[in-house]
Amino acid sequence: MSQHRHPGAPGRAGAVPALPDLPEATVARLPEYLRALHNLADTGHETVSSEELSAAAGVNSAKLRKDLSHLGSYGTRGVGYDVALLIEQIENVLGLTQRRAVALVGVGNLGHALAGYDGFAGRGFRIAALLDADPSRVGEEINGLVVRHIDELATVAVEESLAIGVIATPAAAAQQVADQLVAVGVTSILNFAPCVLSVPEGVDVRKVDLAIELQILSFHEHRKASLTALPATGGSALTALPGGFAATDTQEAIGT
Amino acid sequence: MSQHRHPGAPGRAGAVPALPDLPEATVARLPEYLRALHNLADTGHETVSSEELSAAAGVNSAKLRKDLSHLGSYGTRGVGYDVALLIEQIENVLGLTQRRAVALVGVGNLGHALAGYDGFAGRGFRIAALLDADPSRVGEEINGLVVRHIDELATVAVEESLAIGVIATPAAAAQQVADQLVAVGVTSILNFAPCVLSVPEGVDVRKVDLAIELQILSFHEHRKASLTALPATGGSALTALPGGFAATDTQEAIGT
DNA sequence: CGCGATTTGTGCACGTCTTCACAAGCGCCT
DNA sequence: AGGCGCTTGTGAAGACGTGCACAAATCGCG
Repeated sequence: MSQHRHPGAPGRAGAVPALPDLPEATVARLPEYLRALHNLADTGHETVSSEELSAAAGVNSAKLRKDLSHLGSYGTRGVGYDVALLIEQIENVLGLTQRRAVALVGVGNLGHALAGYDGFAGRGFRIAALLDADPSRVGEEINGLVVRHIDELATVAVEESLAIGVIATPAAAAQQVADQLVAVGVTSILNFAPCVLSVPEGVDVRKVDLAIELQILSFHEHRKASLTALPATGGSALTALPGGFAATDTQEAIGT
Repeated sequence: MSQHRHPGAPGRAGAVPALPDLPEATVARLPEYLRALHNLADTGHETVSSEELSAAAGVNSAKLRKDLSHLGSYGTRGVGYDVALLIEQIENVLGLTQRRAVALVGVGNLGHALAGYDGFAGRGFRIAALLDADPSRVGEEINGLVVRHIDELATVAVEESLAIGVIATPAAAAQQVADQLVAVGVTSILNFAPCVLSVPEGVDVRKVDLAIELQILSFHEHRKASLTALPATGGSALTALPGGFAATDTQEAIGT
C-alpha cells in the first residue's frame, strides 16, 4: 500500500529500527530463503543471484526479488546478494537474534518426536520445558529434559521467559492448554491438535494438521484421476510417467 | 472458464465427476469444515447454519457460504445445511470415498510418531507400508506394521496401489526418496523434510516444516514486542525485557 | 574512460481471494 | 393464504499476491 518512498531524499532518516510491515506471504517465505542461504553459506558461496537463490528456495525469481526488496536494498546490481549479509538481515527481521524459549505441551506420540527434533536449536529456538497433564508421564526424561506437570506452567513461564507454546495434546485437551498458555502470557501458539483454538486478540495461532494436508492431496489425486479418465481435455494427458523434469514444484505454504 | 465435455451419459468411471475446479483456498478449508461437521454429527446435530459452522471451523461465515456454494447448493434458505448431506458432498469432492494407501518413508523420530498417528484411519487413509533405508530399522514392528526396506517400494506400489507418499527422512535423503516415489507412479507427496523437492510436472508436493512455522511465529512475536515498546502506553515502557505483561486475560475474543 | 554484460529493484497489469451487502428462497405462525 | 423472520447464495468492490518486462545500477575489461 505505501509506496511513497522518495528516492534519494535524505529527509527524515529512520533512526528507528524501522519495522517494515511485510506482506504475510513474504513472511511465510523468508524462512525458506533463510535455509537456502544457510546451505549456500555452508558450501562456501559468498554471493548469490536472485535466480540461484529462488531456485534453491523453490520460488520464482521475481517473487524473491520483490520479497527481499521489502526488507530494503541488500543486493548489488550486476552481482547479486551477499549471502552473509542477507542471512543477517532476514534473521533480524524474523526476530531470530534472540533465542526464544518454547514450551512443548503434550508428550505423547507426536510430542516425543517434537522433543527429539533437532531443528529447534539450529534455528534459534530452545525447548524450555516439556509438560504433560498425565502424572504417569511426569518425570520421564526425553532428550535431556524432564517432563514436568502442566500445573508448573506458570513457574516455567517465569523461569524461562516463555515466548512460544507448542500444543501436541489430543484435541479434547487443546483448548484448555491454550487457555493456560495465554494465561501465563504466551502470545504465540503452534497447534498440532486437530481442532480450532479460540484465543484472545493479539495471540497468534498457527496450525499444523497432517490429516488436512493428506486430504488436500487426496483432492488433487482425485481430480487428476478424473481428468485422465476423461478424454478430449487438452492434449495427450495419457502419460503416466512424464519424462520432462521441469523442476516445477507446486509446493505451497501451509496455514491461513 | 470451464468448457464442458459431453454432458449426459459419461462413459466410464461412473461417479459423474461434476469437475470441481474449486479455488485452491477453498480446497484447503474443506477438510476443516469436514471435521467440524463430523463433530456436529457426533453431537446429534442434523442441520447447521453457516454462522455456526463457520464459527466451529474458525472462519468467516461469508467465506464459508462462498466456499460451499462452489460445491453446489446443498443448503436450505431459512434453515441451514443438512449435516449428513454436506459431509457426504465434501467427502465426495475430496475423493475420500475411496480409502487411499499411504506409504511412509523414514521411520526415525518423526516417522515413528506419524506411524502411530490415529488420524489416518479415521479420515480415509491407510498406511500401506513403512519404509526405511537403514537396514537396522528394517524388520521393526510399529503399530502392527513391519518396516520394510526402501528397495521394496516398487513391490509395495503394485501390491497396495499406492496413492500418496509421506517423506519423513532427513533432508539429505528426501530428494532421492521423492525420485523413487515418482518412479513408481506416486503423484502426491507430503514432505516433512526441511528441503525443497524437485518433481516432474503433475506431481503435487505439500510441505510441512516445524521450523518454518516457529520462525513465522517468531516474526510476529518480534513485531508485537517492537510495537509495545514504541507507542506511549502511558505506563513504564522502559523495560527492555517484556517481563510484566498486561495479561489480556479476557478470553473468548473468538476471533473474526 | 567508456562499453557491454549482468543483475537488482519496481511499475504495471492481471488473477485470486476476501468481505460486504442484499435479493431470493424457505418455513412457520397467525 | 399471507406475512414475517431467518438463512442461503451471489454480485460487486476492494485487498492482496503474482509475474512480466524493463530501467537503473554495478562490475570487469579492453
